[in-house]
Amino acid sequence: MSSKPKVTIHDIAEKLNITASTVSRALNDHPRISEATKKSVQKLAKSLNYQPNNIAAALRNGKTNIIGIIVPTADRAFFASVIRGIEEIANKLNYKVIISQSNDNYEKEVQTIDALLSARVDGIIASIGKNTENFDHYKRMQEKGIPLVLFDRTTDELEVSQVMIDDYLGAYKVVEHLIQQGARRIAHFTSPKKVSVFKERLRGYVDALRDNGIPYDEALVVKSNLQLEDGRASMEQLLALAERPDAVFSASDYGAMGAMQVVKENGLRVPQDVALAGFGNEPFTSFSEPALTTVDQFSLTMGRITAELFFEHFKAGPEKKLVPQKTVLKPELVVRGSSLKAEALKKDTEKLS
Amino acid sequence: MSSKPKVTIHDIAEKLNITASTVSRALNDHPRISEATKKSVQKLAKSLNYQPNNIAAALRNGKTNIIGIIVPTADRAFFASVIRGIEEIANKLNYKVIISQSNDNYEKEVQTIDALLSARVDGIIASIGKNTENFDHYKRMQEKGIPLVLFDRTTDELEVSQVMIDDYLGAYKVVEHLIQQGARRIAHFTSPKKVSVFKERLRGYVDALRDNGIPYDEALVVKSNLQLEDGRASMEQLLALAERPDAVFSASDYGAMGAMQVVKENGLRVPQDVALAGFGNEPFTSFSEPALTTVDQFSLTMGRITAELFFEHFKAGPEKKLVPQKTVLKPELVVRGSSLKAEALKKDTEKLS
DNA sequence: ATAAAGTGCGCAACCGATTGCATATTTAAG
DNA sequence: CTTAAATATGCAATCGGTTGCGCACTTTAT
Repeated sequence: MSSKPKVTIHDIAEKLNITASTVSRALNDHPRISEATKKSVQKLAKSLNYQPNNIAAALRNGKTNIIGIIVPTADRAFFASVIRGIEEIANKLNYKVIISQSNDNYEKEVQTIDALLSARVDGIIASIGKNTENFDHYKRMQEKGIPLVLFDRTTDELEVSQVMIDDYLGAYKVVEHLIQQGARRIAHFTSPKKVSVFKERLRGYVDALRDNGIPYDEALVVKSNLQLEDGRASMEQLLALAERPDAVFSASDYGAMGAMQVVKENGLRVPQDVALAGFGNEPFTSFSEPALTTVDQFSLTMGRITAELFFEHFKAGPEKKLVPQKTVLKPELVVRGSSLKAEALKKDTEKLS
Repeated sequence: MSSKPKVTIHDIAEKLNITASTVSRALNDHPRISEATKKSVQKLAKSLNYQPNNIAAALRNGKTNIIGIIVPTADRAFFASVIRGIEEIANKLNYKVIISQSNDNYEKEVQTIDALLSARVDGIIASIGKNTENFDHYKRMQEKGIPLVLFDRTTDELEVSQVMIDDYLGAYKVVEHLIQQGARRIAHFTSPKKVSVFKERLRGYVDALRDNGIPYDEALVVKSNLQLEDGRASMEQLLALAERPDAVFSASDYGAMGAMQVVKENGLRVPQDVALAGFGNEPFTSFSEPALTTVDQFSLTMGRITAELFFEHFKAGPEKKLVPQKTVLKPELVVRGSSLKAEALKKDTEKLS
């Protein structure tokens, strides 16, 4: 019932007839404090239900043991999973994390950094918003000596360590796979934004076509926001072409799902008529019919690695300032029914005979 | 390059030949400070790139403007979405949120509360872990006067405000709907845990059957962890019965998806042979074939309401201590193909004729 | 013209833990 | 038995804002 007992080290000190300094040292296991004192302090602390005030310690030490995470949104499977990975590592090192969502809004991203800086976080791990093209707010915090590590949505305009997956390789593998499955007119859904991940996926698509002697057809590359509805619209656009594609590689799983709906609604078969592949390995991809071929980004691992990289820099201190380091994770092609054109066609033939 | 300029109000005061008190007041728009002084202070603050130190203010005020959120896991769609809702409201009121995951682990939940208390969060919003049956750690924080609000996974053992959805009603609606669709042997997947949400869903199932004159058959209630694999196993068990069910209501969407896979693998049709319904409206439920009928929990709304309730109590202060208040949200039945038995059967008949 | 009210700002304590330096008490060394 | 070294603890400043109280000066009312 009593609202606030608020036990401090001074209370403990008083009852034990010693000073707060001694209590502080006893609680921190300082070597110059006798075992007897330590024990009695710790015992009393427990019985008084003493709760250390990290705020006071933080003020004195200039260290809060909190790191800030900025993501476009925390409720997308990919980011949620990365956050989980970061939190796991941070917790092990006795750090807590503050999550902030930018909603892909530039102004909110700027405000968020300000808020985190005022909260005196020890560092920031961020994934840049889609609409961010000016990075001064990040530069400002770097000038203040706050460690920063970027993941997934990164930029080369900042001198900073980053963790990302090899989007180029992932895309290349997908397209190569589609070609092996017999696809020859392969469309691609991409984003108009200047986000590197999408540019890299597009590059992988283009190169895989070229390396396999398939001509690049601009009409087959459709730009959109890559959500479900966009995928539907893009697919409708493609089906209206004189020569419709026999496969689609969408830079997002959502886009691919939209395409799948439209393909089926038009009485076409996946993968026989149109093979499909997405990117991201969202949980729902394994539940569609057929299940969607996609690229796994190892989001949990990415979170862990990002956090480890962060703490590596962090411990090195702002002086020794490690050289920014770019970690590129290899993505994995997850082959499922939606792209297995060859096998599906073969099976169809067998059925007929 | 310079690591830490670290501008404080004292620096500003010095350059302006005034005191820190005045600077502080000027920055906080105190009425007793002249407009002229305010302007010059604000101007210099900006040009010096002054960053207020919330830690210092927090120490003095005993208020950090940070609230802690404890969830079993942040990477499940439901929780991620609730978090997003909470953060949205909190941000508007100039609060930040610290996220901690208990992983449904009792010890970690206890530690987490300790860590949040040491971080001096102004309050905690939590969803209790599956394995938590002792609530002393929550009681301890309540004794310290830290506001607490629970959502979804709640308990009546604590005198605390809570927000949840009407699981009973949701389940009742689902089962009623299945009956209307012609189902008569309706199975139910539930959890062996003593978590209220699952008990409530079971209760809704039982009552809906009773109210519609359908006998309750224990053999049709299968307990498991409700994940995809569990759903598969449970469905296999049901199909092995002499009299197999003609519908399944799973207390989780994952379980329902597993069931759908098994039903189809056995050459049976959804919903004609076995109608299916889940609970939660996970994103993937709209992508299966047929799409899964389920219950929407309005997770984003739940987050917002929980946060609003929290701040209501918070502002009332620890003295006036509002009466704990239980907010129950009405869930919504989301009817999709997997349960439309009547229509599917009718369509089949029409095709034959 | 003088008291009362209003305005603008400084002084100094405070929040709670940390830590360099000083002091007092033992213990070990010579 | 004296001195140096080790041990145990205290003192007081510090981190950076915040705020009650007080002082000086200006404006308004009587």
